[in-house]
Amino acid sequence: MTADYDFASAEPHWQRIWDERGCFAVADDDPGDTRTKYYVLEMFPYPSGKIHMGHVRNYTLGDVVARLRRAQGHAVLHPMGWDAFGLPAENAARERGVHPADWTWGNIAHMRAELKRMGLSIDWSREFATCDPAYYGQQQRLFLDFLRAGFAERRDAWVNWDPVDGTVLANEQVIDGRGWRSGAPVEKKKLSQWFLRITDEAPALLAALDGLDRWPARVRQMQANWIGRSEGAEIEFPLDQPEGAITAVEVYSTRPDTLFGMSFLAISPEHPLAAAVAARDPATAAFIAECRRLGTSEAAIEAAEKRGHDTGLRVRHPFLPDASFPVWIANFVLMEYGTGAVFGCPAHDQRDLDFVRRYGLPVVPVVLPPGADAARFAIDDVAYTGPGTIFHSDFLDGLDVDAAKRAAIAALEARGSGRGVVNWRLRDWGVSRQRYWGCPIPVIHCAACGIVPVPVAELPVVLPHDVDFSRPGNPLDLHPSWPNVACPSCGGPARRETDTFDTFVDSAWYFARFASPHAAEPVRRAAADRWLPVDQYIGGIEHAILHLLYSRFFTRAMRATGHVGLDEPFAGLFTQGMVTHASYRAADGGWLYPEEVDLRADGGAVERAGGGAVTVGRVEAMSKSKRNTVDPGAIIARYGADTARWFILSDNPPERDMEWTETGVAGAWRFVRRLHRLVEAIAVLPAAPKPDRFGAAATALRRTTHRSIAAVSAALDSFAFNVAVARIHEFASALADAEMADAAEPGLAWARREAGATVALLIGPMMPHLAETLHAALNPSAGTLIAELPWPEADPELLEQQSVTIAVQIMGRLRGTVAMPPDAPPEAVIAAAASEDNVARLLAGKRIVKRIHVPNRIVNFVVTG
RNA sequence: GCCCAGGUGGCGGAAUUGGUAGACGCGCAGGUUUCAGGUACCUGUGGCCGCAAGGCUGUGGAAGUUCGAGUCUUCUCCUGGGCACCA
Repeated sequence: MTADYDFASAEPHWQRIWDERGCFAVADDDPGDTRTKYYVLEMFPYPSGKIHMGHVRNYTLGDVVARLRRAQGHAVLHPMGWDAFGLPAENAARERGVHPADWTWGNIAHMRAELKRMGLSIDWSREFATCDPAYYGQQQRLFLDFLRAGFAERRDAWVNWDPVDGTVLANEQVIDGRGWRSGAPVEKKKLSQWFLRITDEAPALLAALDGLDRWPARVRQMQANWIGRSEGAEIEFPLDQPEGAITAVEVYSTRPDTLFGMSFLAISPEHPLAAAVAARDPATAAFIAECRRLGTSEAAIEAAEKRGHDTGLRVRHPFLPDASFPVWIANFVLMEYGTGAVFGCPAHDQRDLDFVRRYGLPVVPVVLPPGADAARFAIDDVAYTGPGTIFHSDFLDGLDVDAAKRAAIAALEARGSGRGVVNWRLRDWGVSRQRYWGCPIPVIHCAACGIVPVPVAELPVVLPHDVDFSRPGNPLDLHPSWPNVACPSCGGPARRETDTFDTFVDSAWYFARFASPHAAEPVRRAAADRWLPVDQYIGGIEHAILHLLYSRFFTRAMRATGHVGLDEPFAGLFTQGMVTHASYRAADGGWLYPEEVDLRADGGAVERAGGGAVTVGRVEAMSKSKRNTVDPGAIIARYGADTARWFILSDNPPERDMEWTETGVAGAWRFVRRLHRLVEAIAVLPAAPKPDRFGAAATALRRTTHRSIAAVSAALDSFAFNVAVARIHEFASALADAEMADAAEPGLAWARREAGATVALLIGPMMPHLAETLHAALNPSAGTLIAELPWPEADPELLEQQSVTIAVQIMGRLRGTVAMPPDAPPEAVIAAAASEDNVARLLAGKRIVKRIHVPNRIVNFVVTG
């Protein structure tokens, strides 16, 4: 009888050994290392205070990949760092009087210790935090390069202003008209801001998605939708009477084929023409004010409500010299998209139709659906947007929709009143934030010289430590001395930029910094060339658009400025599911933590303290507000890191949401002990040279061993970690069977030692500590580590089957099975199948019209009568 | 509204990509061990009929292709996610 596996002493022991031996360290650039590189990266954490189960899942998945690739002979880069700037640190400062830096560094220290207890194969010598001047100073340098190369610019722009956080938000950070973090309705404000010109890269970013064949299709789809390419025409509509300096309205349309169906022109309330009319017309001004008051969020709620205001202006039609159309201001026209103006063709656009039904404007159908009667076709309440033949449209008559688009664009271009254009939904990336805890934007504003970049020699621009959070607003702006500097250009008094970068800038290049984390430049080129791209990136689907798109853009800008030599940062992407848990409510409606609840066998639950009634709620993503969280630290203390890792991997496929259950972890812990006991029993067997002869049980075990190698390798290679776990369970059952077999059988002891050594190697990526413990037990004096041993190879001879089970069907229904040698001649297989007892009984009196034989799989008799 | 995923036992999920559906785990039932057990081990476990042999049925639903469909085709229902006055 052996003692239970003592993970509490084994896990720290192996972690120390790995650390002492430097098992996971790699060089930035070592020409002597001829191994193929493999860069595994999990999205780095925000140091919020404690790690949560989502982190545990993320880093477990990455560690399996890293350890597997290392064993398979790759030089593996597997780093860790901290996405350490951000608003929660400032909130902590305002709410609790802790300095953001102290709060952040304290959290990092705590979370680093927690992560280390997981036994991850990380090269900790590469660790950095984005709030360290050593990192953000290099980011400032990158920005100056981008500025020089034209990737960054400052301009006035309508911005999304979050009134609660008191800062600007990128379009990507506005969700349903509300700030992504505060949830407050976003306001429109015009401010001078720094922008990164991501729209210049829109065509390249879209085109390159096709090459990302190791990305999930849906992430590529989401990015493509976000970039939002559309083809159409820009059309100029001259005003009948000029409005001040404005003589025409420019419109973007994807449907120039429907120009003859126009009944009005609509402009956005923010359009310059609207402002010009409002300057002289109070009714127009009132309508614009009302639109602004309703704001984005109200507009979202009342999405169906189309409102308009007739300006009294009229425009001329490019193809109808005698006709003119009214110009309306309409609340559904967005200034941000296209030109901020549309021509309304109500017959073939639902919004336009809703609008004219409200305001009584005409509806002229110009696309005739296939098979419809031109004399009787009419539009009712539903616009027709499908294919068809153009009619009522002069020179476009008879063309189909696509041909008419081309013809209309050609005619517009010929007349000089329009042209074909490609439009993008993607906006430039506003990166200015009115915050303290972020990377200072390294420029200086000089009254005489304008915007002056901080000289590289003066970088980093370091955040001042002595800031005052007692007043609202940006503490940098309020700082008594920090903003005041001499202009680097003229030496006169000047003022620092007090905005800091959006934290998405910090995470848009950190993967490149990991290649040479201590370099005196942003990225050392040789190191970047050695390690980039990231071969396998792993993280949550919530970053499918923002972070991944920004990183792709940054990589292109870094290439253009000579920092890296590639376009795409992430060759492979894996998006993991969330960790969920049932939620519990006490009788008074308050949420309860899982450890406050006792589950009963009938599925009900009671409060552990007092036995009060508990309602078991939905299984949903772990969140503090629902209290359905499980603390990884407590789980690791109770069961060990390997058990937690094993459960996370075994429950379900990693891309899906997994449910954390107490019974599941307990089951994983049971298996850990079972495997430990099985291998301990093997470790006491005498070691002996490989025998010449193996008995039946020994041979069966050896076949299982080598089949397990093949099956587990295939499963791990394809991210089917739950299947790998299942195969190891089967392997363990075979180990238990061998324990019961006749010990005197030739070769059994050797086969069992082989099996034990193999199982230790196979669990290595998933349960690294247990693997080392088993390996050490089997090889007490070897001094080798699983972490340094190569991945096992399956012996092809032992993978060959001596016998295959052939399913026998009659009319496609299973009626029996027969065992045959592999690749037996078809006639022999069919004869054996036909004489199987049950099959023979059912075939009696029937005429066989066809015999189907699929080698090593199936025989099917097609019969009549 | 548009675009993605996904519907398989009581539960999580397997299924060599058209060839024995339900691997493996959880749960449950029966048993063995134990002073005891939130222990360990063994056996069983899709549903219906049957003592059994075996039969029928079964992968959200309907139709189709095929000797054979969880897998392919068409339609349809449901669930989850993303986007959305995008002209």
